[in-house]
Amino acid sequence: MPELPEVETVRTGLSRSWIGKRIDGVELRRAGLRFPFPDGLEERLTGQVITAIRRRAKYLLIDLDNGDILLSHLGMSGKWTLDANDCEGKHDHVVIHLDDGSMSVYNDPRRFGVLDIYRGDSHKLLDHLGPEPLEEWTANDLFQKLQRRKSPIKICILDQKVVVGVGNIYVCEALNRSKISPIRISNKITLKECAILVNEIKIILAEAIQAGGSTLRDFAGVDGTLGYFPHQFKVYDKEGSGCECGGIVERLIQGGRSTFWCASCQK
DNA sequence: AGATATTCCTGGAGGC
DNA sequence: TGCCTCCAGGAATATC
Repeated sequence: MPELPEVETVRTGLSRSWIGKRIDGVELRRAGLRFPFPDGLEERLTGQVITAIRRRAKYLLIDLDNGDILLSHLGMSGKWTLDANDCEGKHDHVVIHLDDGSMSVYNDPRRFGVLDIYRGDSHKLLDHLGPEPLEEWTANDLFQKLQRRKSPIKICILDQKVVVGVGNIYVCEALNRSKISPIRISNKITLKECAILVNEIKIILAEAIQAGGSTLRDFAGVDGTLGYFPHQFKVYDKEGSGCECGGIVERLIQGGRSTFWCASCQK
């Protein structure tokens, strides 16, 4: 379940391995993932040199020297394996051969991932996205957006139009650190509370990226796989265990997905 | 426009 | 041991 920090860690790992390399060949093992692969994807990639790798929300944007951009989203279970020894795994869907003789393999059991190629500054999946939490995002921006919203704050933070990259795990953790209840109605959240929440989200994402960066070498060294890495969480998946405040972590369902929180300290 | 339900998919866990 | 059911989750999509 990669969230923004994991995707950022993958970006770093892919950058080290891919930038400056030429794609010598591409194998597509099926017609698509979440969406069909675009026509001629192999031909459009073959022969191109990778010049940069950027991230927007949870999308990886891989710049090619002819101006095309390869877009990769890991969905729920996508992983890139660099310097792969084998590409015959059950869910090995895409193989990229680089000019140093190495293979990079995309494996994705649940196939919620996306692989697309485009050119220019507009893509259907990117155009409606909200602010990057670690860049231009401010308490004021969040507060303004929440004024029109009557759904619970937890649901709004997961909405990619409000802010991108914050998934189910980090929204639970950030709300706990902020002492804000996940069931609070969004337009009742004060500007001061927005400031606390924005700050905690920035901190927790930055911490996770740092943790990812520090474990990347070991992580990528074991099997060359770039996906996500283990964390210590305070509330996520901790139903029934103790919160730091002395309360008990509870679980509830919001919008069809689990929320973990402490009713004693989150108000 | 915003809120809500549905959809995609497989592996893993729990029940019997 | 094996089968069944349920659940996890990002985000597009449809519907109200």
